[in-house]
Amino acid sequence: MSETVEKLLDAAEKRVRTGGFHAVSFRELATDLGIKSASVHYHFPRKEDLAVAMITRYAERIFAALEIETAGAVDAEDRLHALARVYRAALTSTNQACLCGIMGAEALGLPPPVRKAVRGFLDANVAWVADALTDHGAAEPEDRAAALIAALQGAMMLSVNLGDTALFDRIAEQSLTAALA
Amino acid sequence: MSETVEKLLDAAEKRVRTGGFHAVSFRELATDLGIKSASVHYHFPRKEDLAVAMITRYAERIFAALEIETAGAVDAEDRLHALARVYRAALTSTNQACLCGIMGAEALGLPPPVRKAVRGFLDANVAWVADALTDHGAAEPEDRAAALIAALQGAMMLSVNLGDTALFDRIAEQSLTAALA
DNA sequence: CATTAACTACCTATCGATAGATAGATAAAT
DNA sequence: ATTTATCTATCTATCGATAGGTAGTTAATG
Repeated sequence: MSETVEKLLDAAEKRVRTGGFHAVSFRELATDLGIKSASVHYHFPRKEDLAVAMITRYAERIFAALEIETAGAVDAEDRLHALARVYRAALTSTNQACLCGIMGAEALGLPPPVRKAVRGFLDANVAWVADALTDHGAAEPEDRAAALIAALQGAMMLSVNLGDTALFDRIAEQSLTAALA
Repeated sequence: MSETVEKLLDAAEKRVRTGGFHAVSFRELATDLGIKSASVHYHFPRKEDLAVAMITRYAERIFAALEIETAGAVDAEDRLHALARVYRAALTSTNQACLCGIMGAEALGLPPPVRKAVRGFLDANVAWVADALTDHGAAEPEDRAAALIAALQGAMMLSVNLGDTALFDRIAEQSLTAALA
C-alpha cells in the first residue's frame, strides 16, 4: 500500500470517526494531503471503494492488536480483558468511538458494499468473543458475546457523548464480569 | 404543533434514523411532503433547528411511553423491563435504531446545539435508570445505569446490522439481569 | 360592519458553495 | 513503451440558505 493511500485512509478514518460516512468529501481529503480531489479518485474511484478499504484496514489493525494483547493469555478472562484494552486504545487515542460502531449506526444509509464490510467487522468481533466464551464453558456463548460487543460499542458512544473517557473503563469492567459469570 | 411540522419531523426522523444527520436534506423532506424546500426553511430556519426539534419531540415521546409502561410498576425490575420494552418498540416499529443512538455516533460532527440535545437525551436516560437502581439498593447506580444504556444502545445498533431483531431481546435480558444483580 | 394590520404557510427564483465524478494532459519512474 | 501518480479543467447534481412575493386567515381598530 502506497504512502499516499495510507495517508488518505488515515485522513478518511479520522473524518468518518468524527461525523460519519456522509460527513466526508473527496475535496477535504485532498486538502488534508495537499493534492487535488481528482487524485483521490485515482486511488479510490468511488467513495464506497475508499470506505471498504478503510474498514478492511481498520479490521486488520484491530485484530493485529488483539493478537499482540492476547500474547500469553490462556483463559477467557485474560482474552476478554485484552479486547477491552484494544477497544479502549481505539477510543482514547483520538477520543473517537469505533469506526465500525459509527458506520454501524448509519448502516441503513450506506452503500451495500460498505454496509457489508461493517457487518463483517461486527460479526468477526462477536465470533472472537464467542470463541473465548466457549472455551470458558459459558452458557449461550454467542448471545453473551453479542451482549459484550454491544455494551462495549455503546460504552464508546456514551463516553464520547458524555465527555467522560473513564466511563468506558467502568462500563467495560462490569460487562466483562457479566459475560464471564 | 402544526400538522406540517409534525409531518416534517416524521420524515426527518425516518431519514436520520436511516443514514444520520448528514444524510438528510431539506429538498428530500420537502419532496416527502409535496412542498418546496423553501417552505421547510419557513418552519425550521436552519438544519440544526430541525434536528433539535426532532430530538426534543423524540425525547418527549420516549419518556411518555416510559410513563405508560411503568404504570403500576413498583420495583426496579419492572421499571427496567419497561425501559427495554420502550426501546424495543422504537427498534421494531421501523427496524431502525434509536434516533439519539445514531446521532450520538456522529456526535463530534454535529452542530453544537444538536450535540447538546443528544447528550441531554442520553443523560436523561442514564439518570432515569440510575433512579430505579438507587431504589433497588444497587451499588454504584450511576455506573450500572450507564452500562445498561450502553448495552441497549449497542444492542439496537448490532441488531440492525446483523439483521436480527430478536437479538435485541436476548441482549436486553442479559443486561437487565446484570444491572439488577 | 368594514377596514386595516398582522400573521401563517406556502410559493418562485436564485445564491454561492460543495458534492461525486470524469476526461485528458503531464511528468516521472520502471 | 508502459505504468504510476498527479495535474488542470470541467461536468451535472445537489447542498443549505435567502429574498421577495402571494393567497388566505385572524385580530384589532375605527
